[in-house]
Amino acid sequence: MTIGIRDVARAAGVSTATVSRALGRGPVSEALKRQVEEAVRRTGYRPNLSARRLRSQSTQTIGLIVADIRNPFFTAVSRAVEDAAYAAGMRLILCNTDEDPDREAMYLRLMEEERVTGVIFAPTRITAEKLAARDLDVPVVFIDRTGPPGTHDSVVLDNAAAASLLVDHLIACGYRRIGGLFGSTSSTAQERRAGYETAIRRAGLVPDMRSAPPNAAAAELCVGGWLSEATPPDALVLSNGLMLMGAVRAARSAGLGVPDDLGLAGFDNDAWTDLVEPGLTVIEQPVAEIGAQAMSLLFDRLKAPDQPIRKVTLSGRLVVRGSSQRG
Amino acid sequence: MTIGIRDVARAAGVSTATVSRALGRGPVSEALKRQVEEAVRRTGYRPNLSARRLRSQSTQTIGLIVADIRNPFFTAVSRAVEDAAYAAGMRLILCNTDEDPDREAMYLRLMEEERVTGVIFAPTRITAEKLAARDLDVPVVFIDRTGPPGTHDSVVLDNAAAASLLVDHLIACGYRRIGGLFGSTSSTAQERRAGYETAIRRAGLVPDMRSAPPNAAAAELCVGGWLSEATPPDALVLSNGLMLMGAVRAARSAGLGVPDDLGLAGFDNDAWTDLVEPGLTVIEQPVAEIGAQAMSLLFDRLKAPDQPIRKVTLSGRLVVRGSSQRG
DNA sequence: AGACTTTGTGAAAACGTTTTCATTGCGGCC
DNA sequence: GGCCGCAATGAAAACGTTTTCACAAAGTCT
Repeated sequence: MTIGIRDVARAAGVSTATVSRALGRGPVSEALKRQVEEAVRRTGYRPNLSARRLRSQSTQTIGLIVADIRNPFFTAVSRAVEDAAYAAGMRLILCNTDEDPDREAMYLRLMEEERVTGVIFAPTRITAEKLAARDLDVPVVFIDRTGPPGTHDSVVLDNAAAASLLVDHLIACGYRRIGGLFGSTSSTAQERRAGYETAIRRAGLVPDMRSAPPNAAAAELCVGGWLSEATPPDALVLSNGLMLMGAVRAARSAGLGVPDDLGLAGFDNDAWTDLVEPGLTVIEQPVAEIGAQAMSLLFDRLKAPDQPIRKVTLSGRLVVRGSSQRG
Repeated sequence: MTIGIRDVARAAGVSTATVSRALGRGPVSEALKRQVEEAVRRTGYRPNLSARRLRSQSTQTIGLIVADIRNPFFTAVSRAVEDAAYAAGMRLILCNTDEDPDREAMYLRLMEEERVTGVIFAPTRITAEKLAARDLDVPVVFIDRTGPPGTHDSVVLDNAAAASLLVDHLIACGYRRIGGLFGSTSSTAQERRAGYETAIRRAGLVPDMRSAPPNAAAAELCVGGWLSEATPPDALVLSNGLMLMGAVRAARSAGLGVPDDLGLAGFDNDAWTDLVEPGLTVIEQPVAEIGAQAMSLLFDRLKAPDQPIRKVTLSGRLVVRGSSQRG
């Protein structure tokens, strides 16, 4: 038998309405407020959030749906979002889709059923497009990825520019047969691929692009095969930190020396990338800023639902390390 | 104006009771069940989870409170717990305390207010002891860490044995001045320290133990100072994967070669540990098993609340790599 | 001084479900 | 044929809050 607000009211000698007002905001005299607080302490009362949310029609909760919780990029962004959420007095529900459209659909439905105030979401291409057609009854901000232009607020990296930066850098370092391996599930991977391609063509080189699921195992497999072909690349650009790890593994297995036999560069300045020998040249993403901006976009959208769609683009920073510095 | 169960009922020409029964379990004729499902589809009805939970007094939700979401050990365990939860038709709330007792208290209160079915929790020592005295009105299973014996179900590694294993290994490899750096916040770190100490003394060596917050930055700082003292250790045991990373950084900064100038060994077979040169000797934890066992303990506790307290101890596996193999 | 606003409070309605309770129809059993 | 039990259904109560509404007391303005 759990204790409810009526028990507190009885203990304090007031009505339930007064208790509710004393705990939330509402006009209550100082004296009664103290009585109520004392009664809460004595009874060990814990408000029932389900009841509160039902009656107030406000959940004070936002959903964060990320594509891969094992990817340090997403955990870093999550922490930033969490901080911003709690600073605003909101709860956070964190969900992990593993890049699986079915799980995405499931979690989106869950968000609707939870009646969350808003959702921050890193969708696969498939789901981003689906959402462009029929949209949810909850505001959604895309993060790290976008859908068709003008359908959802979003905060993303300038992926094409960043990828071009990497390619230009590799070219400047003397590499010529530069391959690119990109994730198969996200708009972001596509943009990075596009940036790669324009930079390669601009230099008069020939692009060599492949796709794989954006995780270490798949990337390792793909790169392993690639490197054993007749005319293997002399450098590779990888679409994210996990794939970069896979590529390092594949190069080791193949007995290729980095950077001399194979140059490497990629995305995400993960903690391990400067510990391997040689250090990895990467694009560092402003993860904290991404999370904070996403929350900010979401709040603005809640305040002004009919405001035009906004897209915030942040720039990556090139961190040059040994993996691209051919002796 | 959101659509509720009464709209569905009207659309299907039945009562709300029948809709509820058709959606959940309850005796409903096949014909009506189909009518209801059709009406749900037409109206785009989404049940309101707050209302459902309030009325049914059952949240079908478990809380998972981890100490550091950036620690790959915890993300791996989280995934295992998540899988088990969803297999059992339960929702998961994931919280991150950053080893901060205040945040632990806040999240525990939240769990009570959410009326979660159960909690899986990696507590700091402080909170574990506090919980031993006054316990919550929700079943709690400790994970990775324990409190005073007999107060909570728990699933942990055999930390003392694992730490001894590491020390014995380092001794066998010829190291003699073996230091140990352990986390300052958890029972697990204490147990590892104890295992370290007994193994060191058993070998007739002198223990040299220190503590630091269990993260990479703190460990790097501590080890950095340590290595620059008059008689530095010739090998180090680190209490978890993050601290191991800090130690690697410190060794590099100090210009010490691993394993010749400094042997290294630690806990957690994180993805990067075999990519650095030399590879790191570690204890691999059965992360998936830990998560699965925790859910299992929790379910058993829910079924039989008065059953005696259980503690499941799992063994780690020693993975020998170059960092402990002195030439 | 009277007419209004403001402030503090309690009773009761409301939030959207599930569950209880009563009712109906129906098949089987004596 | 009457009675019992069971299955399917609807009306209404219940879950634990917040919010509305009503009202009294106390200012505040003309």
